[in-house]
Amino acid sequence: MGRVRLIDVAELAGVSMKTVSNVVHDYPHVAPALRTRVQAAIDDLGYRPNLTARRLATGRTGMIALAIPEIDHPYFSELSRRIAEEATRRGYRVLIEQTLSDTVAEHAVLKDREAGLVDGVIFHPVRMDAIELATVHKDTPLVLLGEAAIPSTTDHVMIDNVAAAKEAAQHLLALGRRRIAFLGVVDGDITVSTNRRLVGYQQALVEAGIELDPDLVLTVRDFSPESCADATRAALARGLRFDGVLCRDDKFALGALQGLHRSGLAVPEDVAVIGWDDTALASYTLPTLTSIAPDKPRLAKVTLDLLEERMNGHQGVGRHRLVPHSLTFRESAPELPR
Amino acid sequence: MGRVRLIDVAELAGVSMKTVSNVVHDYPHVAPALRTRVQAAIDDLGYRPNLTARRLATGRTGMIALAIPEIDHPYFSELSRRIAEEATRRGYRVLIEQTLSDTVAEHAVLKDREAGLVDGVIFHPVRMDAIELATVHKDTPLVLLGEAAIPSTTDHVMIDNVAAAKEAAQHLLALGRRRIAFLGVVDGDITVSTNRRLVGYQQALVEAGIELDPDLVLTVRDFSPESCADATRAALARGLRFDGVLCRDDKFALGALQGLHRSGLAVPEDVAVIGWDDTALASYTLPTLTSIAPDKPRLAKVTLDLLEERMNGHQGVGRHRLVPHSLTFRESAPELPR
DNA sequence: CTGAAAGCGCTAACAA
DNA sequence: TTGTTAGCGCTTTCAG
Repeated sequence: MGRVRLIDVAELAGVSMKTVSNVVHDYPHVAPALRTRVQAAIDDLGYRPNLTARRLATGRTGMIALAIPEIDHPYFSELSRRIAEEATRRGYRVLIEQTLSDTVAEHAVLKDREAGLVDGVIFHPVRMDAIELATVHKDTPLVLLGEAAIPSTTDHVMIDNVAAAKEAAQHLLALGRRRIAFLGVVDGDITVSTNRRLVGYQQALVEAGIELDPDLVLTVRDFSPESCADATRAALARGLRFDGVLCRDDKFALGALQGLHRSGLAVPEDVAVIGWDDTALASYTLPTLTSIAPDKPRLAKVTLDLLEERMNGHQGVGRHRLVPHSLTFRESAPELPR
Repeated sequence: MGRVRLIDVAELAGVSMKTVSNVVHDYPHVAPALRTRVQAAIDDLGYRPNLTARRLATGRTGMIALAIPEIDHPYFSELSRRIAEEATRRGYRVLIEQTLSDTVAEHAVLKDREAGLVDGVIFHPVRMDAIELATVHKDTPLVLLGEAAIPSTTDHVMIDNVAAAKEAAQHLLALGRRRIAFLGVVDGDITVSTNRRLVGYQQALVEAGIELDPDLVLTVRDFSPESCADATRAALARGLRFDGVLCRDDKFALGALQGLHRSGLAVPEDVAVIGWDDTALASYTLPTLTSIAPDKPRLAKVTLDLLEERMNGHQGVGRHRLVPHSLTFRESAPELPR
């Protein structure tokens, strides 16, 4: 424990606590002589201010909580990094909270866990919906991420999933593909995100005058690449044919690549593949993966902007921000020649 | 802000603060009548204890800091998850700190950043060495991870890198490979970890009576898979031949897989590949990747054990723990038939 | 420009 | 079993 306190420094330097505090905070109007004397005492004793005490006194903690489903999901770990960097830049520290998509854990995030611990919360819900979120009494500034819940009372940031999915599907169409699959819907657990993406996918097909084939929407056991590989092979094995796949995210796309390869199909020659999130994974694969790229730095910036305004007292209804996205072209669904 | 305080509840319920505190903490000896009355007041006012104040009073923060090079590196994000889970189980919350392998940031971790903020620190250094670490005055319990620095004064947890590298190389030998490369040494930036792994690799070869060929230790530009792919292709292009590669970590191995594939070589037929860290990446690749697997859950457990003992007042010299590792067999270097 | 003292909200020793 | 009260270490008016 930092045994040495402000008052110890004050006594050694023969000044009051206030003066020491002034020196610690680089308050300009301190007599140079005093300043050096105090500084010497500080160094001498190895004094470091107790942050907890400072917090109690100021009411500010300088920390924000980031609650995400999984720390080690590539998208969330990359997003966390961006948010942590942006927060650091603004003088905040980030407390990362893992909900594991658990309903209880998600409620806990908004309940007493953070009281007086952080100045604000960034929360990417999976289970809680808008209604639940709206009814929780929240006394800490909050910004929501993702598509799961968009209560009108709360600030919220996301990308336009419908538009992004549509653009991706249109790119596959532009590559001349006509039988385009969607991978996938997790059995018995369709999330809002998946749903939005599916809508965009269907819009693109319909607008292109292609009849929807429900069989082309593949179902998978769970969120693992393995189950996506299995689903892909099984679909192929039962005679389903397609020449393009839009995947729910990059992990699903990796599964698709594995499944296609093991079924003897070539990517992108036989089947073009598009992933989602543009995580580092996309450059690690063979072939490399074309992927929908949310603008993560911008996402981090906009989120922190909103949160900081709230922390500075901004009141009013929830604000809703759409962050840009793009398509990062790689080998699995190359850019059109132009 | 949680405007309502303990004393507000006490007044409303017509009891003392102590009684309210007892109820909040589920202290058993409280008259049932009082308990319900107090609980009603708590619910009524929506009281939530201010954690910062509690901390100041108790001197315990219930938080530990985890300082790692990069949040979004697969190994560290997986390790973070394990540590966060283990910590949660023990009633701690984890503050994740990203150093980006920066010397200044690493020093900051041990300096004033954490004072009075966390009860303990878990730190995976990259730049700081044992000498530097030993000279920093640390007044917060600390456990070190990794191979970079092993000061005798501080608790420390790692796996036996030399032994692990040796076993991996021996597996390649058992597969009948004789020209085994090591990928790779980052140009101008050899880390201690890389060094230990290289030693183990060499020991295995020497013990097998194979002459060391310095050319087989490949140099790469940086830590990216891309540069590893390039290095692999370049080596092959200049006529270097090998039938096995031991990689510094899984990301390097992905680069090797890419480079080999693009050079027209088959894995594992032409070249067997082994990665390191056994991250999720290893099951995502084509072929899937055999990888050295540190026992991450155990690593988390042992680390928290040591840290908790320190936080509970354990004094004494640094303790040094070796955590088990194994080889997870996948396609890139299959298990021996038996 | 510097000092004195009143909190910040909660805990825990000590009383009752 | 419940109440009183003195801190925890720092910040911050308000005087001087």
